[in-house]
Amino acid sequence: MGLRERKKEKTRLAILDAALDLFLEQGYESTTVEQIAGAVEISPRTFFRYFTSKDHLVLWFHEHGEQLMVETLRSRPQDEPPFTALMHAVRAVLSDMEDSTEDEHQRFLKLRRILDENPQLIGQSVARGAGTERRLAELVAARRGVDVDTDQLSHLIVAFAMSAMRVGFECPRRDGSMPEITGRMTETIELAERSLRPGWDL
Amino acid sequence: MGLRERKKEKTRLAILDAALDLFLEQGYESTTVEQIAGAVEISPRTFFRYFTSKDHLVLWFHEHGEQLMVETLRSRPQDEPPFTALMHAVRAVLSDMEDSTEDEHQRFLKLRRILDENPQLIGQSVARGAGTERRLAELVAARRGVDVDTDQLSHLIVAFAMSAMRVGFECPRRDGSMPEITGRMTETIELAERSLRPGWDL
DNA sequence: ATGACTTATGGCACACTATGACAGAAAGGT
DNA sequence: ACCTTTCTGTCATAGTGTGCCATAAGTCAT
Repeated sequence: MGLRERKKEKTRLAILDAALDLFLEQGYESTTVEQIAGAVEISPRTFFRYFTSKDHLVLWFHEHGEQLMVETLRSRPQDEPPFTALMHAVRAVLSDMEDSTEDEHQRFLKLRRILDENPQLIGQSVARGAGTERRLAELVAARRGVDVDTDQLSHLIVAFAMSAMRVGFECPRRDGSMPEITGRMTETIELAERSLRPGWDL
Repeated sequence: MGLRERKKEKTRLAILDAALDLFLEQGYESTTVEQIAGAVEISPRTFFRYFTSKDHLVLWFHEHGEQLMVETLRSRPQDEPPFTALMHAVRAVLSDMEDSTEDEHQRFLKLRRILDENPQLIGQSVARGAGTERRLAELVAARRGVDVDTDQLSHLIVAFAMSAMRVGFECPRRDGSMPEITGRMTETIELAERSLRPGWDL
């Protein structure tokens, strides 16, 4: 990796960390892009070259997770029931979180506190992820051999899976360390699986 | 109702209709508040007194529906299982739609086409409705006699119910008349009810 | 009707997010 | 050193959204 790319990544993380801290200090809404840019000594214009919007700062995580879910779903055996496959995809996101560095964990914990204080941001992630959900529904419909445009169950399967993931993510109990949180998210996933009638997603 | 209030309601609907038509003609993003205000001959400043934001134009419907859900959930017998009560609340929203005027139906159909072309707006409604979902979760937790801050199932029940409603709302098959659509939404609700294990929400 | 009171409106200034265009700085390869 | 590619800052601009104040319109007395 060249100096250029290393510097870029460093700047990206500097922006992210400065922003997360400012959001925690003075709130998401009352923090301006100008302040964030000032804190890392770049111009506001440059900020928008690293993050397409202010939202993007807190949504990069969901974006990454959703992408990972699509990839995992694609790689699961085609004869696996769709909801089961989706739950594996959710678990893949969890594993990815557990395997990341300590710095990433800290960012994640900060992020959770910010999302906790700004619930509308969680919805924003749904807004951003509309395309991803559509793609997941297409993959599920393909597995079930139905047309994604007319089959409601395919959409419902994806919607339930994403609900489980979101509830797990918000998971009550805002404080706590990383293993506590992932453990709790696993519980939520299992709870969702237990709640559904066996074979409902065939 | 005085002249003042009647005039206000008339202006409100004029703005709404002009906006929906402009959105359909030239897209949501490329329509500006200035254009909408111009079409109904009011100042942009006045527009923001009728609708708090541009989003609000397409989200007023969800807002109304969610408020109705909260009210309905409150009025259902306390010993009814929470998910059943929530499904009654969803049906209440459907009935409310069916009972509204022909003009309202037309607005709803236009709105659906706009949301269909701008999926991110559906997510926006989730963002806006974050507070409502929280309130619903509190009501469900109260029914179940648990603490909303620590009980995951209460959140999952609400999330599943809202998922069912959203899937029904987007319901594949974008064309179609009002009774076709509400019929299809009813199907979705029943599908969701069948998918869950009896007694899962106790 | 006239006047007093309340509320709606328009115009103005302003803050913030976001994007396009262009020039100059930094990094890479030769 | 040279040239190319990429990144950065500055400037200009569009669009959303809000506070403030003067004015216009609706409301309600007498």
